[in-house]
Amino acid sequence: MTDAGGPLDPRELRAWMAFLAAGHLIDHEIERQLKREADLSHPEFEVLVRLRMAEGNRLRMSHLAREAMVSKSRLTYQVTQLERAGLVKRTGCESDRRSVWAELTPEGIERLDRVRPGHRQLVRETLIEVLSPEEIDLLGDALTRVADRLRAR
Amino acid sequence: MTDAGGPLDPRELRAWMAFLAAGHLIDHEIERQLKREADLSHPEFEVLVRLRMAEGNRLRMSHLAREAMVSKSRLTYQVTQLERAGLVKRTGCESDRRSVWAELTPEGIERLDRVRPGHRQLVRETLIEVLSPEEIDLLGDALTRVADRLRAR
DNA sequence: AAGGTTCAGTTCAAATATGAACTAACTCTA
DNA sequence: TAGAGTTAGTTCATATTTGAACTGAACCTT
Repeated sequence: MTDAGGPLDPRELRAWMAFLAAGHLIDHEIERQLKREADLSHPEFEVLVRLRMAEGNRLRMSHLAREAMVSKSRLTYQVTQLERAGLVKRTGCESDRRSVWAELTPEGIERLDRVRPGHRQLVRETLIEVLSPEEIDLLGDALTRVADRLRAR
Repeated sequence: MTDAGGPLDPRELRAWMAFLAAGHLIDHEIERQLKREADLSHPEFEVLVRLRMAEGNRLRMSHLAREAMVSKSRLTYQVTQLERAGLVKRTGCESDRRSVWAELTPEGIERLDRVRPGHRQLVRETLIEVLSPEEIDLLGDALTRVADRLRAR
């Protein structure tokens, strides 16, 4: 049994540091690309993507917050900004009057579709093309497990 | 040749989404643990760790910023906060009077040593223990390559 | 149907982050 | 050694994030 609070062994440490570093660095590149090509922040982009994936290009705020992994108040802010920019609109929900739909506008769809090729290209360059197909599969398996565990906590 | 701006194939997408999600979720847990046990934010903790790894528990601001992957102005802010909390102190550098040393105080060392076991434990629980040793090695290799590429850009 | 609880979303003030502009110090070259 | 260019770090104004408190609506339970 390893010492639970003791140092990680070198290989564990290497994996952990690489995970942290790769996360920061990729995020930084993405932030730049989105800003440059569509004047969007990464969180804003995530919101648009989740909405695009949803039925009718809309989701309730609370669902959207879970999907995009942001806090309620942060989402309120983001959606307000996106609404101001004309990319999203809010609609009251008739069946549950506490809820609010956030829905992509046509301009929102257009903006997203415009920036996505560049985004995908960047994800390819920074992550996908640096890995072998086997590594991609294994990384997908491993990190899906990690994420699922955390969501179930 | 795959369409550079087209959708990722399902396995690539899975890897990418898992990478994003795992990053967010782990970061969130870490943020909570550090806050709870030592009243530190993750960026603050990173700063302390980098200093602890350095010769004499000190680094120049610009070096520290690179190590911790934060902007200059962000680091200025973080170090000011840490200084206010008595965990770090600034010292002018005689050999280059533009430079500033950020150095861990004894209390900084103490605070870091106090929170690190819990931090390591959390890294183990959320990442290490969820992976097989082979996965850890492969993840380390793969993401080190990813990070190195980005640093070399 | 009253009372208690939970849930969806917003608001507010305080903390933190961003990026451009700035100061001061170093380096190099002619 | 003057002047141009570079580097280290800070400052400032603005933008974003955080978390706790709040409002209103739905859901129990009796």
